Amino acid sequence: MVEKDFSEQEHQAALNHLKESIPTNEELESMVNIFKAFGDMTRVKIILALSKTPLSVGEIADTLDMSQSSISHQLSLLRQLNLVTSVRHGRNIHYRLSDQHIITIFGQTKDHIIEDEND
Amino acid sequence: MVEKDFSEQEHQAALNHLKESIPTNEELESMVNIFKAFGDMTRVKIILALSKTPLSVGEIADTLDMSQSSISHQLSLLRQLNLVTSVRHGRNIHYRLSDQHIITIFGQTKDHIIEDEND
DNA sequence: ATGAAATATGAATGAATGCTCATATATTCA
DNA sequence: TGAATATATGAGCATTCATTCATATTTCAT
Repeated sequence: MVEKDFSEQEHQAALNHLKESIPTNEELESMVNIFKAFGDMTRVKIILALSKTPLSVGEIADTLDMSQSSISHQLSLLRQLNLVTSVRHGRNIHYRLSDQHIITIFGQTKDHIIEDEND
Repeated sequence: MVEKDFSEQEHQAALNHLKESIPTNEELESMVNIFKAFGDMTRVKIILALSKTPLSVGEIADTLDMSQSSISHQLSLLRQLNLVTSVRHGRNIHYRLSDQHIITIFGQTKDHIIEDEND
């Protein structure tokens, strides 16, 4: 094929710089890790619960009908990723979302799904 | 504890309706599945590549220095989730992002990370 | 100090997942 | 039709991951 239409030329141009335009693993790692965190039903539910009000580990476990240990493990992961923060209040530890971006991302994703279902 | 300050009252109120406010597994499943898809380095790179221009399987494999088979498997998954669409062009199959929401979500997530690093 | 309550943590286990290899399917071209 | 190219797919394997169980740590109340 010798002749190329306009969009084909654009494609070639994009293709030439494509390899360099892809960020490195290091650059992408934090993003991927956050998405990994969101890619689990339990963690999504924890985040949704925390979007309503700060909660102790036990309150989350009760709300989700799951074991204290399991919730604690997941919270530890979410804390490592700076998705939640914790403050001790007496014997309890209050967890809260560390920033509202998280809920925005969830909302955006919901939008994608809804738009998709309308096709 | 008999007396509660205002925020404590709010907490109790939120706690009462919390269990019912958490969506069911079925309602959350598509969101979780999309995040699972985003939670893998290879798939994120595929999506970022496709955000520049539609690409064939081979072009993606070359760009990411990965096997044809691996990329094809991942594209199959992304297609099942309606994140990409494919059109055959001769012997090639052109993949493209199915909707621009995806990139918005990536951007929002990047924002979260950047905000986070500034603390 | 001691016991009880809340949370954290390490090891073990079963399930999910990503890649590879071999092979199948589809399309073009001679 | 038959060879070559592009893509898809199934099985196998190694790794990752979520939960559980047992136990450690921290704090409060007596």
